[in-house]
Amino acid sequence: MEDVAERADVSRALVSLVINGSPKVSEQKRRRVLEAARALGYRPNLMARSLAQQRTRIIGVLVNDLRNPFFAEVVEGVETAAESDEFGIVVLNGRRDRVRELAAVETLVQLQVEGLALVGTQLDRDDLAEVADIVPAVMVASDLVGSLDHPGADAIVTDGRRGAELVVEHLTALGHERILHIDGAGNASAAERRQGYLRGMETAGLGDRADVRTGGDDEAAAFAVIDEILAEPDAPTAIFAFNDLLAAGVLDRLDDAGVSVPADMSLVGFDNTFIAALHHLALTTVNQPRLTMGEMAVAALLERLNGRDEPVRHTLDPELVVRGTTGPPPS
Amino acid sequence: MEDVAERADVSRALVSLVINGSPKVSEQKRRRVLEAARALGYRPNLMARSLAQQRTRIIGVLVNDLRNPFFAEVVEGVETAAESDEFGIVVLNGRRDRVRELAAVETLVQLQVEGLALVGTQLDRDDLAEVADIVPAVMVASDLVGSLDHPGADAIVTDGRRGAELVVEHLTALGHERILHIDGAGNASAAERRQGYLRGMETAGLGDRADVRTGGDDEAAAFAVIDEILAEPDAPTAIFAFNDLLAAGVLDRLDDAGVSVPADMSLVGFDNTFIAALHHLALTTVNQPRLTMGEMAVAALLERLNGRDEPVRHTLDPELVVRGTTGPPPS
DNA sequence: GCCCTTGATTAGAGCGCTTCAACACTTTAT
DNA sequence: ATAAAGTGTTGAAGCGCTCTAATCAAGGGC
Repeated sequence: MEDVAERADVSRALVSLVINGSPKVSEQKRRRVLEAARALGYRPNLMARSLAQQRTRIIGVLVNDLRNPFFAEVVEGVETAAESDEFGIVVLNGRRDRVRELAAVETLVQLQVEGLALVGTQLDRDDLAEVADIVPAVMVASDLVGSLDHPGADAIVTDGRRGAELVVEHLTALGHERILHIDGAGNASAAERRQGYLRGMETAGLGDRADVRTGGDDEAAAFAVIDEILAEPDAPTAIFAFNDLLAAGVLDRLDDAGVSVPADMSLVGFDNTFIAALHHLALTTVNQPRLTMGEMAVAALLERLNGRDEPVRHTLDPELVVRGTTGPPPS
Repeated sequence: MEDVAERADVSRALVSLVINGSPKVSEQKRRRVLEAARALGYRPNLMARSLAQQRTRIIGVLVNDLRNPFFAEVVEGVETAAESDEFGIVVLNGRRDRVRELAAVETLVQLQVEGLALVGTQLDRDDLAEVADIVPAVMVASDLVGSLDHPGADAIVTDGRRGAELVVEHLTALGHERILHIDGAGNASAAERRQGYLRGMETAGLGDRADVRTGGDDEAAAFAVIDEILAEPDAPTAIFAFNDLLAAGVLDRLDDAGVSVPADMSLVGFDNTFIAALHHLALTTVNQPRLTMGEMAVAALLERLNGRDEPVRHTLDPELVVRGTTGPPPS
C-alpha cells in the first residue's frame, strides 16, 4: 500500500479511500491510485483490513457432512444469500464428528466470523448455548427436541414431525399397517422424525404396531437393520428411512435379499436429494426446501447483526414427493 | 490479551508465549496465564496473529461443484492431509462458473492463503498462469491438455486418457463396435477422456466408428443427447459418459425411452462416486482415488512452501470397476 | 567478590490496513 | 472584504497479535 501511495504520489490514507470506493476522492487522484495499484499488482490484505475495521464480513458455515448432497445444497443456499449481502463464507466440514465440529467452531470463532450457520450439526444443547453466547448462530436443518429452554441460537428447519406424519399418512392410505421406521440414530433431526412417525401411527390407530430401529445417516447404516428385519416373522410391508442416503442403502440390501420394491415392500426416504429423483431409484421421499433454508439462515444472522436479540425459529413445510418406491402392500 | 496479561500479572509477550506453547515459560506462570485466559474467555484473534506472523497456515480450496460427490470427497482428502500438517482450509465453491471461480481465487489470495488447491477447476491456462504466479497452486482432478508450456501450477490427476481406454477395451472385449462417447463439454477433464476414447477406438480398429457428442457434467446434460441418438439410425450399443452424474442422467433417459440397460445398451461412467455403487444403478465406471488425490495435493503444496520451484505433475492410475450396466451388445 | 552463563521475562517495534481529527484550499453567503 | 461552509487530502493512532533484542535474576567457576 505504501508503494502504491508513493507511486501515485499521495498518502496511504488516500489509497485506502480509493480502494474502498469512497465518493470523496477527486477523479484525477482516483485514476492515479488505481493505475499505480494495477501496475504494482497490489492486493489488499484481508487480514489487515479486518483487523483495522473490526469486522470481517465473513459467515462461518459448519457442515455435518459434505458428502451428503442435501447439506451441499443447503450450503449453496447460504452461499448465494451471503454473496448478495456482500458477505463471504468459510465452509468447514464436521464429518459427522461432534468433537471435530467443536474444533471447527473454535477455528471459525477465532477467525472472527460474524455469524455461524450450523448445517445439520451434531452439537448438543450445552455446546450450542456456549457457541451462541460467543457469536450469533443459526441451526439449519437440525433442531433440538422440545427446545423450550432455548439455547440462544436461531433455527431454520423443515417440520420433521409433520414430514414424518405425511409419510405415515401416505403409507396407511395405501393400506400398510406394519410400517417400520429406521431412524437417524443420534443425528440431530432424528428425534423429530421419530416423533412424527409415532404420532402418525397413533393417529392412524396403529400405535401398537409402531416399530423404530436404530439406523444412521448413510447407506451403510441400513445393512444390519435390514438383515435383522427380514429374519423376523411378521416383517413390515413398508419402511420409512431417516433420509435418502439411508433409504438407498435399504434399497440395496432389499435388492440383495430378493425383496422387490414396491411389490413386496414400500420404501420412503427424506430430503429429496437428487439421488431420490434418479429413475432407477425413483424414491418416494419428503422434500425440504434446501436453498430457501440456506437463504433464511443468512437472513436470520443478518437480523441478529442488526440488533435482534431474541432467538427465532422458522419452520418450513415439508412436502411429500411420491415416486415409485411406494405402493399397496402385498396381498 | 492485555486483560489476560494484567489478570495473570505478566506481560503481553508472555501471554503470547504461553498461548503458543513455548517451552521457555515457567510452569508457574504458564498456569497463571492459562487460568486467566480461561476465566476471561480469551480467544486469540486469528487475523491479528496471521498479520503479525506473516503467515496464515491456511490452504485455500476452490471446488468446481460442491454438489458433485466426487469433488466433495477430494475435498475431504485435502482436509485430512491439511489437518495433519496443522493447516486450516477454506473452501469456496465455484459452482461451475469460471467467472465466479476467478472471484473466489481473488478472495482466497486476499485472505493470504499459503497455497491453493483447485479441485476440478474451469480456469484456463492464462488464468492459471496468473494465479500460480501469485501463490503456489495445484490442480486436482483436472488438467490442461498438452501442458508443455506449463503454467506453473502442480497437478494431481488420474490418467483420464488411460481411464477412457480401459473403458473402450472393456466394451470392445464384450463385442461392442458402435460405442458412443458423451463428453464433458468444456470441463477441464473432458479433453483427456475424449482423447483416450478416440485412441482406444483407434487401437481397437474402430477409429472410423468413433462418435463424440457434447454433454456436460450433470444429469440434465444427458437428456437432449439421448433423445437425439435414439432418433438416429444405427444407434450405438454402448455409451461412455463423461462422469457418473452424466451417466445417471443417461440411464434415466434411456429408461424413459424404454431402452433397457445393459440388454439393449451398455453404459459406463467415470469417477466411481457412491451413486455408481448403488445396486439399482450398479454403474460400471472408472475409479479415481479421491482421498489420495486430495492428500497428494496438500503434499505438493507443502513441497512448494519448502522451496521446490519446478512444477510437478502426479498421474494416478485409474481402475475400471465393472458392475451391472455393461454386457454384450444385443444380437 | 567478580564475571559469565543460563534461563525467564518484558519493552517496543512492526505486521497492513482504516479512520478520526486536523488541515489547506475553494466556494458561497453576507 | 470576511466569515462560514464545503472539498479533498493527510498525519497519526490504533486494531490484536508476534518476535527480536534487551533486561533481569540466579547460580557457577575462578
